[in-house]
Amino acid sequence: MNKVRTRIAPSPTGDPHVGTAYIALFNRCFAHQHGGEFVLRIEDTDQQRSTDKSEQDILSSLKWLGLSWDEGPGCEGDAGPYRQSERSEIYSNHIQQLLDNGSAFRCFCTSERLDELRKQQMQDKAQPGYDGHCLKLSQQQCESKYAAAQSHVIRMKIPDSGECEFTDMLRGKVSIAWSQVDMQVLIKSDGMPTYHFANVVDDHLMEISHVIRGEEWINSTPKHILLYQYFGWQAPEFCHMPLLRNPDKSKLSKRKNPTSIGYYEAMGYLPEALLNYLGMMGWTMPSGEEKFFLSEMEANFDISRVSLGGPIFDIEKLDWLNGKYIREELTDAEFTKRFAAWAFAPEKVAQIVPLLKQRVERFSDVASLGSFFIDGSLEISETSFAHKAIDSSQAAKILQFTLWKLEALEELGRDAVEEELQALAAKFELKIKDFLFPLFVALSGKAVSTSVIESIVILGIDITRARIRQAILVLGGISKKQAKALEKEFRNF
RNA sequence: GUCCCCUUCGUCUAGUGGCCUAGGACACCGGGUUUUCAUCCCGGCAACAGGGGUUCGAAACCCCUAGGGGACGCCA
Repeated sequence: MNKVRTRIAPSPTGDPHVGTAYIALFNRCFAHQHGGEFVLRIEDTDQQRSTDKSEQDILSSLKWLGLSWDEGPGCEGDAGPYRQSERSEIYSNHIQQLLDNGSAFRCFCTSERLDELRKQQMQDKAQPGYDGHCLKLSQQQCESKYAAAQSHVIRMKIPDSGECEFTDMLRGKVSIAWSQVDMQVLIKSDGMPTYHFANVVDDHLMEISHVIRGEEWINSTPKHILLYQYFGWQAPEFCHMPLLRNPDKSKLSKRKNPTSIGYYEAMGYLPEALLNYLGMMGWTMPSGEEKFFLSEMEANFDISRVSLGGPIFDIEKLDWLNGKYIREELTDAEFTKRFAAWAFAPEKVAQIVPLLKQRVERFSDVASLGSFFIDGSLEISETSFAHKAIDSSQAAKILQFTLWKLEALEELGRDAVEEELQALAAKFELKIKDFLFPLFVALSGKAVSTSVIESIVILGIDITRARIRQAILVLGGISKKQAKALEKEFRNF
């Protein structure tokens, strides 16, 4: 029996997501329970969206949670490099094999043609997918286009009949007809591999024995299995975990819930409590005990105890559990130390002090002026937003537009934030002073406070988002219909 | 629209054919402890989606229906 090796393969294209931590947790537990290894690989093949900052944030969030990896960036093993952008040569060698043995082909279709095709298929209520146009190209045609350096992708061939049957560790046999599977692009026109290709090649080369991933991958598993066959490799075991959900049961998303691990850190949750909470999403200790540490989960782990209904991420229960950890696990001395490290992190204090210093007359003024920097949620009501020039719906709109602008920013820098806010105020045809008013209330709970721009930067996007959301809710919320209209207006702003 | 997956209290779940008048936890409601509040303790509320089978026996196995979710990108 080969060694058990599992992996988590995050894509550094955004905030570190609790779903990533969730899947990482189960992979780590499974590997360690079997005396195996847990690998971390960065899937940064999307050159447009991948950023170094996101990668750093993801790595540090996983570390914060205690989800360290046995092999990966910063912990090199024999199977590196662990960043897909550094493995280009490997992919080009491997795609050549598929081209040579006829299981992949070059496709010169333009994206315009493909869009048109998809539109037509949708209209005909057919399964959308590539129609095999370039498969009909003669070898000569293909070569001349290639020689002319015409932009193209490489796709995999798919059997035209029958079905793919595979065994999921939790669900048993799953079968999907090949007619449902698209001729997946393997290499993009920029030369980078797609997820599907890089993932299979890397999992094989890194000797991953069990692929434990989210349920959203079930439908593409046939493509992956077929790729293993094309290469003549043995496929790993597959296990699809249920997806974490919003309270409305849709897939957990930041539009509806705080999903960033950074948010939970900024809100003062204990990493061990958050991790414990994730461990009880779809899983229970054989003993039924609800409070357990990572080491206990690993020692008692049994993948067959995973239940398949998608669990709703319920902050109330997390709050209870976190409180339990604080009460039962922290001595007064530890509490002091950890609270101080959280609230008075030197880099944070260094940013806050200059703002407070110029406004206080006594140290005793500091707490009331600066408390919003460490508060969780603020006590505000609709009357907090009463203003001579701005009514509730206008305030909600200002808040929503500001949030969208801030979210689009790659980095929340002081100057960038100021620029965005100034521009928005001008578009609203409001004096900056009036425009900023709802933001002051939403972020600090008061109409008068330290610079809102600096405050946004210090609070960070996660807390800023949560407060703006809460404020909009307090102001009566935005209905789905309104949101649609606002989004349209925002785009044309 | 097509395909795939899923379905036990409001929520997280236990349950692998008899131990189930379905257990625990969160939330909620009551009571006790506490100078208040919280903690803590005690109690209460509350679910097998529906319909057919299989079986001596079904929450568990099979089928159908319904509901929910996901996938259908040169994103992962």
